[in-house]
Amino acid sequence: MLDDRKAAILRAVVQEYIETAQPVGSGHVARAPGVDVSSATVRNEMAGLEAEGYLRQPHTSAGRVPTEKGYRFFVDHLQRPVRLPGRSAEEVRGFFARAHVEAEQMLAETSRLLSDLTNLTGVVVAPSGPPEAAVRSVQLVTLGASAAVLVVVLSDGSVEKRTIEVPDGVGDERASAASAHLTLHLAGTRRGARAVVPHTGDRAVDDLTARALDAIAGPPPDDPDLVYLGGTARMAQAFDAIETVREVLAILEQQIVVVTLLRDVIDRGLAVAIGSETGVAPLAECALVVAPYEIEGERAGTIGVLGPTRMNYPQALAAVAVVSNRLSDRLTER
Amino acid sequence: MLDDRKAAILRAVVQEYIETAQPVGSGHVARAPGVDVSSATVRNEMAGLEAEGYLRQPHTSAGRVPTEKGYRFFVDHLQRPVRLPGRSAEEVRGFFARAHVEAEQMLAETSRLLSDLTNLTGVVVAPSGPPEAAVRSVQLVTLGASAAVLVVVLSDGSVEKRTIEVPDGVGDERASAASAHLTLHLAGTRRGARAVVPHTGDRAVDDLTARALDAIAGPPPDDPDLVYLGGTARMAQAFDAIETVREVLAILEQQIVVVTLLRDVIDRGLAVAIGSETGVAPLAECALVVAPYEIEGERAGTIGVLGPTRMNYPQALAAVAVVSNRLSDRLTER
DNA sequence: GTTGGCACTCGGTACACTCGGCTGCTAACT
DNA sequence: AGTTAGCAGCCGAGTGTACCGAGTGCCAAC
Repeated sequence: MLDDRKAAILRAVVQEYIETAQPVGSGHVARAPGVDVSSATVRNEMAGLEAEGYLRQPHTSAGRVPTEKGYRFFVDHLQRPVRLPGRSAEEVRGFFARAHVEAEQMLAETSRLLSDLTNLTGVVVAPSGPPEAAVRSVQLVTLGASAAVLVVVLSDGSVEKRTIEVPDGVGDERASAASAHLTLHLAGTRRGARAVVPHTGDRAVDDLTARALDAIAGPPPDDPDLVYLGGTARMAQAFDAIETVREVLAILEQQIVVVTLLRDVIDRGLAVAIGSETGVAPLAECALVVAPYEIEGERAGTIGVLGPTRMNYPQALAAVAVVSNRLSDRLTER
Repeated sequence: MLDDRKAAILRAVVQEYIETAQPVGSGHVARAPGVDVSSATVRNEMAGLEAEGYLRQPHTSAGRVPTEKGYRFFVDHLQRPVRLPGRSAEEVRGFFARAHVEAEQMLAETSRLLSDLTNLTGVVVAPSGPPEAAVRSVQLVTLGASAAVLVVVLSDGSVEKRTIEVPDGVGDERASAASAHLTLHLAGTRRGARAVVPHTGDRAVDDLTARALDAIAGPPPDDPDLVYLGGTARMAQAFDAIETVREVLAILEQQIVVVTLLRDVIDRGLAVAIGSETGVAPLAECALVVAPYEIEGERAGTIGVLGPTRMNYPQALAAVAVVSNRLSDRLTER
């Protein structure tokens, strides 16, 4: 643990570094509010902080820069929660007051909102459909000779679609019969559960329902709408090494990695993952701030922002928290 | 028009510049195959090409670099169509041989395929739903008290969803009645056309159908799945000016701009749009290679690749052409 | 019309040098 | 004992100079 003075010095270093992106020297720290000692004393203390792993020097005779451990301590102990500046709060309010056509679209726009608020990349992971919602309706529509579309409407308003093959010459009547039968027996059951559907008299219809059930139960064809990114372009400003930018963007293109990353961080009970804490090597110079959001009190999905480790943590935390709350409200009220 | 020798020189400059990304001097050009004159002659000719606007010098006493006009001439007259290298052809074949769960997902993966083939950013614009496909089925499912989901299945297997408000207390029976009524009268009509649906006896049902029709006719809530990008990270390597990368990425985040851009280029009958020809200022240093694809002989959507103006045009054209053909086949056969 | 030769231009690199910011240490001070 | 001022030293960034090499334009000769 750090004594008060060391803590104050560490805070000053982190804050200044976040602002200027330049290694910060003892002179600046001594001048910072809350640090009322001379630069010489600061130098002594900084040497200690470096020995303990909170700071490091890019090269001899340069200022100090926070390490991951330094940022971590800052986030955990040195930063006081901050309110979103008025303008931003206004923007959030305005955003959620506006009407949004569809939930999916709202999530996509939310990622852009997060990005605008923080000047970082915004991430929204959609509610994990599977076990949550109950089936509201099932419909089978034939297409051409041997294909059909299976449409499942869930109680949360989402719609799942699956294309399946059907025996040649299944008529509209049989498809409707199967639809009605499926809806009757699946309505109210959870999307994940494998329900038992009794046979009808008609073998062709039973065949159809069986195929439909397989399709529903099958692995959800990893939904392309699972994660929404906003402001990825801002990554290009966050780092001056073009190679870093490329690596980070490459990671962001892999939806599965992003989803797993966010879930993982949330599951570990973290609100902030710094550098290697993300568990993704190319994100060594990035930090992630996340928060879950809820629908009717149940955890639904996750939002977050991704940026360089020297991001403005208080601001990012505030933005993510506010948006998560408003989003939860918005998704619950309907 | 350019005489043969000038053309050969221009070709050599473009080809070398595409390879090396360095201004190319008379010496290199003289050594290029197809140019059998001395470097002095090349110098004279290059001065001419510069005067005519095909080349320019980044600064006095540097080599020459192609201008937009130079690339344009190269694309139009100097490049012979090229086959995709065996490995790539194999990759394309393998890709389309594999099973794909849903059309949307295949399109998303196709954009990645394009990116892999060319080392550029791949773009796929989904079939423009509106006027093309015929309605196959309409279903209205109530959700809670006053909301309902309208699900329209089209003959091409795509599913559109719209959330609408309905009067309180509309029961499942009325919703089903409206669904059946709508399906009956809309089936076979084109998605865009405003059909006339006769009244039923039931006022509540008529009210529902009217609302549903409004929702269908209304502006399609710009579908988030309209455009798929693959390999945007490669943009970060294409340019060394980080600011250019940022601008281009920012453009790519605006789906509408991308869609409009591709449609526009296709509509102008172009296969390649170079720099300002794109009509988008931040893409001044980019070029776009596009091709339409078809479903059952009808133009459906567009694919393309975006990269720096000094991209490998023959390769990009070949890749886009092959993928467009295979994709058309794949989407038609079903 | 083409070519070799030549003078010239200019970006890039290497090097020396300065400047400024920062450190660590020590000695003096409270 | 803890704090501070002062100082010597370090080192990156920036600047000026010299030089090299790639490339050009022009001219005279072929």
